Amino acid sequence: MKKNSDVKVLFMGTPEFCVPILESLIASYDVVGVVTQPDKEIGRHKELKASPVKECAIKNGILVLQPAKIRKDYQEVLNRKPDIIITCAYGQIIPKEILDYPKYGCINVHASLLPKYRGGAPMQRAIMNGEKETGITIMYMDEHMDTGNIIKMAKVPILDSDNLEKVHDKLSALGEKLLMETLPSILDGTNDSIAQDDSKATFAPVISREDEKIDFNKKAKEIYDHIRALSPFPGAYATLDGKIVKIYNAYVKEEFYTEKENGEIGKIYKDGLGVSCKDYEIVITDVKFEGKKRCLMKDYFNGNDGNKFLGKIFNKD
RNA sequence: CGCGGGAUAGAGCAGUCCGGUAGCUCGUCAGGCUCAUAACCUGAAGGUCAUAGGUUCAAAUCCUAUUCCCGCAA
Repeated sequence: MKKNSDVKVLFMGTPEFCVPILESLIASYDVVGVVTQPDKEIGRHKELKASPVKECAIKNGILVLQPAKIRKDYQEVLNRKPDIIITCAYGQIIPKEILDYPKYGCINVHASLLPKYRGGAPMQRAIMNGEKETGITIMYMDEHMDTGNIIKMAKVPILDSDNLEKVHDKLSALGEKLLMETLPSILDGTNDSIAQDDSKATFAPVISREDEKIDFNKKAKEIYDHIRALSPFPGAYATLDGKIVKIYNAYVKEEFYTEKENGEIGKIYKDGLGVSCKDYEIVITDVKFEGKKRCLMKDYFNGNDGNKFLGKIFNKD
């Protein structure tokens, strides 16, 4: 692709998801700055951790801005004199002062088929709800969250076997591709954009700690969707004997035990723990016990007696 | 120095309290049985017991320090 160094692009984003976009922008345009969330204290020792986008920008020698509140600290962004601003999973609402500045506007790459799943966790919420497809929306930004006019959309299927990681990788690649294909038409003004139908809007709030907990009173398929929507990060969890067990994979088995309580481990399979829920049984196959590494139940049974789990009940303490 | 758990063969674990030949289950490889197999039988390979010191005739095990991993909290 030809380098279009006449166009000054400013990029705003934070997680791994949008790094491919930044890399492609750097390859084809004049990226005059990158805005990302401030370094966060993360992990056990409260070490400052830079966002993936920041690391990518530094590697490419691009100026990085990390305002704590861009609503107030927007002047530096304007000082870069961008012709267009591209955002993707940045994590803060962009103030009007910035939105009005670039002559080609502010473009957002969002990981859902808008107006569905507006908000911070569109991929997770889509999988969690058992959606069969999702996609990428390229849109103009306005002052509200994910409400601006739509420029372009592309769909991808969500397979029954997909987890968050798979969907994330698909959409990350698709977002990069779709943006790079669409950007020329945005710059020369040959694209159309259409308003969203707000009556069809749904919301995808960020995942809270409580959202990560598994409710065994739900149907097996719902629990399966919940587990894969959070796998491998942050991981759905349940408690057993007062300790946290993270669950990364499972499958539905169409067995029904009337005498079992919801959440009770009623059967030990070769590859997992059979747990009763509202309708069928869900077999948990891939876990991480507190203090241990993630491992398949199949492997866990090599060194531990699976029968010790029989009759135990999840979330009972 | 926020709190707690952990590190032993490719994987999952036992052995550590009470120091004395490195074990189990699975996987891998070779052979056998079988119409056949993810089943069964026989055999083999595979370990500086996280790292560095210390105590001891002798350390996976006891003492000290360090590194890395995991859960919580932020």
